[in-house]
Amino acid sequence: MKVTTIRDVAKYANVSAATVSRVLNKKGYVSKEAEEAVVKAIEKLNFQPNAVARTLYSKSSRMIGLILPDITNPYFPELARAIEDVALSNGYTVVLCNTDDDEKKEKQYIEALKQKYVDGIILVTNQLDVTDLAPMAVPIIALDRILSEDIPAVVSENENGAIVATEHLIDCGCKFIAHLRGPIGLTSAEDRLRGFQSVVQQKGIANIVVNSDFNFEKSEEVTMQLLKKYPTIDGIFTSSDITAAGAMKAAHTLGRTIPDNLQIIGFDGIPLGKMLAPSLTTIEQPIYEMGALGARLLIQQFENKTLDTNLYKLPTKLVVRGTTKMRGEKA
Amino acid sequence: MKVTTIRDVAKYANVSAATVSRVLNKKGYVSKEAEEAVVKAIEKLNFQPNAVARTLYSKSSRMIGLILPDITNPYFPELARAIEDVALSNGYTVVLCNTDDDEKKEKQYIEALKQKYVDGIILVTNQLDVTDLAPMAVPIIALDRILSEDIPAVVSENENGAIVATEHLIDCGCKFIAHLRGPIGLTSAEDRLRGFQSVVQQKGIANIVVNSDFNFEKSEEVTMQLLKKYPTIDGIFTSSDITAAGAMKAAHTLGRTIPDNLQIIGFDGIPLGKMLAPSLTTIEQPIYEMGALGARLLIQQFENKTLDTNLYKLPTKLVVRGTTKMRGEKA
DNA sequence: CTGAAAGCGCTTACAG
DNA sequence: CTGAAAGCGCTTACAG
Repeated sequence: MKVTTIRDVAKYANVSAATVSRVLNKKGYVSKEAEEAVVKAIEKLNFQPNAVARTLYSKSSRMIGLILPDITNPYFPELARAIEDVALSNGYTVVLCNTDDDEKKEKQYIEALKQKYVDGIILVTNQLDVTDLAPMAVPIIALDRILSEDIPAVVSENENGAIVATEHLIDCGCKFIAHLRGPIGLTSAEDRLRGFQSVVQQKGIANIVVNSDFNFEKSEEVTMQLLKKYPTIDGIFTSSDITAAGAMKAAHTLGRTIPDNLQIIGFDGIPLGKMLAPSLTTIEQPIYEMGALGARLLIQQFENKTLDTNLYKLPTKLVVRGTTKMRGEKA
Repeated sequence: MKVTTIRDVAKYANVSAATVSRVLNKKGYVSKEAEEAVVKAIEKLNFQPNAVARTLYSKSSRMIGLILPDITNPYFPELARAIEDVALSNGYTVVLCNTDDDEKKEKQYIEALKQKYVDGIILVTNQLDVTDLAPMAVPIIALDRILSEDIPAVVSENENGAIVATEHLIDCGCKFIAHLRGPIGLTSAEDRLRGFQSVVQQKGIANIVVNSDFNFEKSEEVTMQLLKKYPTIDGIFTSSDITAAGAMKAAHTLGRTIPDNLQIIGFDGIPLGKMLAPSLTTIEQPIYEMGALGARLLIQQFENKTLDTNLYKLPTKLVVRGTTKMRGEKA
């Protein structure tokens, strides 16, 4: 289990460790001969520089911390994947941290990551006190949810997406629309609610708002109650695709046919939507792009490039599929 | 950005760095007075020991590498979550690595992880040459897919689960059963196929096997062809729940009602199954337990405990829901 | 019980 | 162009 070190290479190549280090980092002057000898020695001894030693000196671990509520929530895997792809192609590695939106876990992880000299953190949370982040010294990017004006954030056009969704239901003939809103206090959920309300109010459409917490079971139950109590509801805009799946399940149980008798539009654009029958009309967020952009912005900060702005709002897109009546750009 | 070090603490407490280190690690003798002084100093200076320096000396980073094909595949998030939970509660942190089953990426990651002194690796792959792993020095656990006899693996009872699935379809009255098999060469897919074949052959049931690669779109297409060509197929056993969703979609498009006209059973037990309408009858793997066990076994190896065996096979469970006709233990 | 010293494996001013 | 030295922040034999 003896690992070869830079000194072994130096000895083999008849130079000093400093010289080996210089060729390793392509930094500083090294003569052709020395370089060749070192390269040969590295190959011969199958030398791999020790990343930890480098980190100790450089204070950069080339690791990114990814802190999110729960990777099991189908919105996050794609985000994580995007981040990891960008990280990999830039020589970074990502540490996965699930918090269940528990502030204690969030803080614990941030401490642990700092101790490990992560170069930066990508954070999906809403309840973290910004004061804890300020003295962090390590760059942070907020994803999906805005934390504060000081922290760069990548989100999607939640309010506008909600407007488009609501107008789509109206265009499809809905007269009484329910909105299953997401968790209270979550900026993205609030924005979607605001978008919904602005349209129904402006157009004078009968409507009702209930909470479903982005949760399948809860959404199924809530929809059940809702449709029993207000049988004339003919359109539902849910704040997530998971929620939409719950609503569809309830409608199915109650024998309401979709989209003839009840139309539904979701929000997110996760793969689930395509797998439902009928497939789900939804407002698609550019999830992968959001993750990739977040990672790129973080890496830009490592390189001390200043960002253009602290708020990146990516456009959403209406994807019409089978749960609403109108034909759209996608099947 | 001046971080306080062990020497700052030592100076403040009027002791040596060695003494501080001893109280930090609760190791070696320290007088009551010294200990108190150090504890006070640590608090006062808000000292956090530098994990990287510790790692350099101890050669243990308290990190676990998790190498898997694609976190975007809904089977993996739950596995990853379980691993992270166990890691967290044992003071470990997990590095996420997506490989797309690309051998080059796998090797690249393994090298990178070694350089970072990860304590161990949890690996979901089938194509990796074991010879590359042998000289690793770091403990490995294979998950979901068996790699070799030398590497401890945690899998589920794939063959038995497939037997139960097939028998269930027969019990429900199916006379002509199709099996949408998973990728060729994947041990778990092969085992499921074997289980299917043993039952249909033994019971003399008409059957057909086609490949669907655990892929939704491919499954939908394949099922479409299949049902058109063999309209008398009345049962489908798919090798994954995603595949089942594809089959259901095709059936829906063709106007075949489930379960009256066509029965379907999946494999995996991912949350998707509950969201489909009708909800999917499936063979549930204990995904979370598999991940948790894998992580626990890995940590056991760090502590130099030898494992009881190199193959942990966890039981699967038939969960009867709405895509087959028989009433089961779950709704 | 405690401190000085050496070392984990690398990097980078500093002299030459 | 190159090497000796100091240092990144910790830990642990070794003396005392």
